[in-house]
Amino acid sequence: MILTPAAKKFVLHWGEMGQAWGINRTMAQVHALLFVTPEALDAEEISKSLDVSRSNVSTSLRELITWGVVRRVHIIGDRRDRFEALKDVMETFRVIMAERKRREMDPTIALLEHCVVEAKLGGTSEEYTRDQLEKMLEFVRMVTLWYGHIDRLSTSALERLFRNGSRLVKLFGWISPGQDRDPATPDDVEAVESLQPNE
Amino acid sequence: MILTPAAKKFVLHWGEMGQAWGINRTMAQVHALLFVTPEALDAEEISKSLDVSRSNVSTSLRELITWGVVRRVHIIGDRRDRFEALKDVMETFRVIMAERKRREMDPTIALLEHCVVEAKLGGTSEEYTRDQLEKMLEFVRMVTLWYGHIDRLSTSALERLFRNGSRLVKLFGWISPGQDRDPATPDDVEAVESLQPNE
DNA sequence: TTTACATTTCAGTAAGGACAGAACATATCG
DNA sequence: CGATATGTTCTGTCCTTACTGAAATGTAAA
Repeated sequence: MILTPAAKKFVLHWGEMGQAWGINRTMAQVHALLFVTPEALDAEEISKSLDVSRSNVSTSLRELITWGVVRRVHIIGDRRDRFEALKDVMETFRVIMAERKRREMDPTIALLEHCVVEAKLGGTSEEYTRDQLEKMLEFVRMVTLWYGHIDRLSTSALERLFRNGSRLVKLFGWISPGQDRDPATPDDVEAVESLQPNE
Repeated sequence: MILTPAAKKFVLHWGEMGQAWGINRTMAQVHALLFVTPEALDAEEISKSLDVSRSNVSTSLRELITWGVVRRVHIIGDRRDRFEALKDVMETFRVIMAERKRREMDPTIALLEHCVVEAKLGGTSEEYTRDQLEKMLEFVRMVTLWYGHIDRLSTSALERLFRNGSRLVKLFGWISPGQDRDPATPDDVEAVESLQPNE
């Protein structure tokens, strides 16, 4: 079980990336390894490939399975558990988004709601703070709501959305709401009609 | 300089959130504090409020300024530097996105390009790995390109985009490209015409 | 220029998290 | 029932990073 140079570089980089996003390095490396490997690997192989302890691999795998980006697979006639990553990038992305929403956005909304209520008790002295907290709350709610809609889209629909950034600009990019430009000019309709898979 | 309970809770939570996103706790706390405080604060006040050392505050402020979410302000007749955060949430969000793109997406694209080239040298044995890396690269490129478009939008336009998630579903949510549903049915046009600030 | 105040940098320390190895648990087969 | 293989959990250690306090640097008034 020796990694090719390309795989090795990717695994290392993914580990760094993980850290920048608050994810344990080994965990990110295990994920990267499984992502680029055609067959499901057992813990021993992962341990050897990344040169980390079995226990560390075990913990990382548990976490990755909890996140939903890795799953356990069994091969008949082999007692060992094997593991494989979600192989579809967009799907992986979605799963991670869903999990982060659940873990971070939802509790943040709850906390902000609490803080806003509490800040109201303070009267005028806390007015500014309350306003800011309310704005933040509104923003997080807005993003969460948006996410809720986007999450309903199929992978292919999501891809269309991503590939049509320029159309989004046309659709939403008039200067000031209702003042500068009509939202439904022929241009916009054309933009919708010409939705294409490429930029 | 004593924090209200609401501000305190927010600051602490923001610190935790920061960690989950790979941001130093103190740094996130300083940002949270400045965000909910009406006036610009000097380093001493921040240090006292958060109960961390002056030097730690200094470092955190430097970082926050580098990120572009905090700026130095001067008050005539006072030698002390004071600091205030961007007060607009959406603007703050944009600045952070831009910085993360620069720091993480761009280098990731560069690395993936390199890896793909290298994996091609491996011939058929690395075929699968190369495919996966290519898919990942394509995804990151797609998101980056999309971001590039979205970033051109004004704050108000961005807000419209976020508040119209359901329209996006209508616009992009047909099942399979070109097969299941025409992209520009009357429904879609209506969806564009009725863009509204609220869900 | 000196003094007082502010800020930054730096070196050592402390805290937290990652990690290895051992112990434990479970399961399969002789 | 051992014996062997596999998987998990736990404990202590190590490493990284955050952090402090002190020293150095900078700056503005006296």
